[in-house]
Amino acid sequence: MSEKNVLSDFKPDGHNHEACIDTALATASTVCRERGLRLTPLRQRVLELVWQQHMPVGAYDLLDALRSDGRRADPPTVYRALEFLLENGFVHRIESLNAYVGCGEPKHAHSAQFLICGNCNRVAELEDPAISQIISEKADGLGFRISQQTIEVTGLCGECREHAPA
Amino acid sequence: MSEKNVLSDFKPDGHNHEACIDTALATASTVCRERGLRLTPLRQRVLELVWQQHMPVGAYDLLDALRSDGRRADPPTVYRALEFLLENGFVHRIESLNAYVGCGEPKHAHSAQFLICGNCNRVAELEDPAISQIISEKADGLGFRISQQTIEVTGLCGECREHAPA
DNA sequence: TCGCTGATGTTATACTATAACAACAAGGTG
DNA sequence: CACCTTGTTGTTATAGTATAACATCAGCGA
Ligand SMILES: [Zn+2]
Ligand SMILES: [Zn+2]
Ligand SMILES: [Zn+2]
Ligand SMILES: [Zn+2]
Repeated sequence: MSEKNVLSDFKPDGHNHEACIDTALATASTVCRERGLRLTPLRQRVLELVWQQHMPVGAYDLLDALRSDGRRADPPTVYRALEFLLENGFVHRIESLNAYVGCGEPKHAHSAQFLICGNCNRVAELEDPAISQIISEKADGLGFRISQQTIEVTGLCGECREHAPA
Repeated sequence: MSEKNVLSDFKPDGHNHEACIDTALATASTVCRERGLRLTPLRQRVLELVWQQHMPVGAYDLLDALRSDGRRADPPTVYRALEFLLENGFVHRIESLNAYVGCGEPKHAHSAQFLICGNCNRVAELEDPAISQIISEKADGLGFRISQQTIEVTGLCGECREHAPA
């Protein structure tokens, strides 16, 4: 099965995660330059912190991390950075967890679907037109005009299925 | 188009909403009797309050309403009632709003999809197997075992589209 | 240099949810 | 009836998430 619709699959332990972070930061830098956005040191650092792992991270965890940097930080500091990163597609918010995760494809706006492992907390991001379209069709049938889709699926990733069979 | 998959469509102003509330309470009563659950006065009242309108209501709004009843109430009062109602399928939680809405079909467990009007705040509840299934298929293709789907679509309902064209 | 704009600093507060233990009510058992 | 068990509710305190409002600062162009 083609994985063209998977923006970010579940990443195995031991993959080259430094490369994930570097790519995310480089892409953000490029996109900001192209769009005339200011990727300030604070915003870049928050983005880097969000990308520390392939799992959603809470705003107050980010706050603690900023403070560990030695930086003075309070809630608006992190929420404003997140607002910028969300608006410009560098991170997504996971509504069901009140948490934030790096976007695997920030170069174009998209409607994503998330698979969230309840055991290891890792997240996969899909951008599957078939899912979006069938929802759009059903909404159209009711006269509803969609502006945003929130699709978050909880369960067990393949790796956790094997190690924690039910 | 058949509406078999619509558990609760957008309700027009002026419909017989007393009947909606009465039906919801009667159904809850029946289901609780069948299952040996205790629909206490508090739980019944919270369910009735959730059903006051066809839109999601926040826990603290319910709390205020309980206090307006003259009842002494604190957060655990309403959260415990909501926990009971959620566990037994009488209400759903809308993650993207931190709010709760009455379920249109509590007699059997189901995975619902919600359409939420950003203008009038009314909600429609779907139970569309085609949506659930395509998500399940995609998840299967990645080795993911689903335990729960959160599908919340924001936009404009038909009525609001007409009155607030964009 | 001045003044504008956007970003960040800072303080305070609002909103959402749960932990922990006490009191109470209903139903079964002796 | 006295007693116990279980589940529900009362009560106090606190945890967790997010934003309002105003001050300050840095960069940039007039
Ligand atoms: Zn990685
Ligand atoms: Zn996992
Ligand atoms: Zn109604
Ligand atoms: Zn509407």
